[in-house]
Amino acid sequence: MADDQLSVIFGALADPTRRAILTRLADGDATVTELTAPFPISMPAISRHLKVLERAGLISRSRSGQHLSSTLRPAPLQEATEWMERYRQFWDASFDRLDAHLRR
Amino acid sequence: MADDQLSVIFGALADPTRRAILTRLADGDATVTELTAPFPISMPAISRHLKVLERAGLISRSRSGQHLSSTLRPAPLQEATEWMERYRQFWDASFDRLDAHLRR
DNA sequence: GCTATATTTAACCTATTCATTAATTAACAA
DNA sequence: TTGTTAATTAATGAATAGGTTAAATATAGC
Repeated sequence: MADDQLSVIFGALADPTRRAILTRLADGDATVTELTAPFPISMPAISRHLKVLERAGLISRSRSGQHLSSTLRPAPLQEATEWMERYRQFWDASFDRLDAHLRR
Repeated sequence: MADDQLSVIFGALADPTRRAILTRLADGDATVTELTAPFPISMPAISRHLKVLERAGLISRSRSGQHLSSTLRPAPLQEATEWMERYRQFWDASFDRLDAHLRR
């Protein structure tokens, strides 16, 4: 994957396990152990997913004692949405027709 | 990459060349040759990128004579945006504080 | 049919992704 | 210090991504 910010964000979102982790974190912070529990994959695998999410800026992490807690940081989602919003004008079919008309 | 719809869409968007292709297509349909021109990569490489975008439903293609034209199909962007919108409530810091308060 | 243009497919290469298990580090508690 | 729990890092492996060049296919025009 390319290493520009948008590519890193979209790349992080391109995995269903990582999206599920974000969904879980929307409900509140969680430790690595807690995040591993719902999935049929190992803790090291989750640990790597968390690192990908952290690199994308989608989570932050803080240690308290033995526990390493992850917190949702949704700002990059806004950035990604803003990129896509540029195409919102095309979402509406009637706009498409108007646009086609204007091009003529 | 996983093969569920959202993963395919986000995966398609995770490459800067593919995003640039979409941006170009927002300006109007284009052939493979036209889409290849701006990039320092080969036509077969672009052809593969187009296939990825097509699989994600982000473009459709139609042949007219020798030319194979690509058309922007932004509906999947809407789907992707809708997934992210669920987190919009967290985008606003003041909401975050309210939310934190409510959790107490 | 021949030739030129447009595009895809084949064959290949390298790097990255996503998983595993085993070993290591960190923090706590007795 | 010993043992337990939490998490990461190391080593490994299979599959996928993204690029290349060369060959094949499709359409158009003569």
